[in-house]
Amino acid sequence: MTKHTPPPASDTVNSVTRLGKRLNRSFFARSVHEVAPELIGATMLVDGVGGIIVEVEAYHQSEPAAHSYRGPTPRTMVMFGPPGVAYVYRSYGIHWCINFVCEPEGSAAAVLIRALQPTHGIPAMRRRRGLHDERTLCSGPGKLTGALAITNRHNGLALDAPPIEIHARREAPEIASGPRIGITKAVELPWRYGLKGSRFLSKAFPDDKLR
DNA sequence: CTCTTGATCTTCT
DNA sequence: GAAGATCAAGAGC
Repeated sequence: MTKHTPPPASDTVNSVTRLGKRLNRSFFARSVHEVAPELIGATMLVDGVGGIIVEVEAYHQSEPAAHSYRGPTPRTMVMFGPPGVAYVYRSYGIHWCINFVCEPEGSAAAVLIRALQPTHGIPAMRRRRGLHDERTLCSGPGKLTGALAITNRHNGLALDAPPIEIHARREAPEIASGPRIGITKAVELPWRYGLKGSRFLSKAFPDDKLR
């Protein structure tokens, strides 16, 4: 009965199998500006497949880059409900993107998950995405939903119940921040956060010399 | 390496 | 009709 499953190969983090405690709804029922940077280093799994969150962006109802800015629509409805659920939307008619809904009900805000460092179920992710090196498997909001098979059927699902698991980080990492990517409104707000020096980002941070 | 373009769904003007 | 919280492939340097 002593069946040993070897830990998954990981190149920079060597204790990826030791996850922190599950994050529950109360974690998300706070300001997006607190939650977003705290998600860096957390592990996100869908049906056991996923990795370490290395890049996120905060969006809030009060600023025009947010989908919730103009009030509820069929698409953005879940952001106007209770926190701790997924908001999944179709991007450019092609991709899906996933957000974590935050703040007490009544304030529509969410954190866009932009990149993961793959740790769990890497073969499944490669299969879903075609042949890709580990570095680019989840290095963008539309890429990681492909790798984790996230679609609109995950819209509104609780983040603390199957098939989704979010595990807290065990130590606070160094965080980089800067302007959000791919938007044309409220470009001055530095609400993008990332794991400093990570090779798995969608794009390097301005002041973070990589390589 | 950078730049351009096609793919094509939802919302807004 | 146009724009958009994107990506991959191809051209050019």
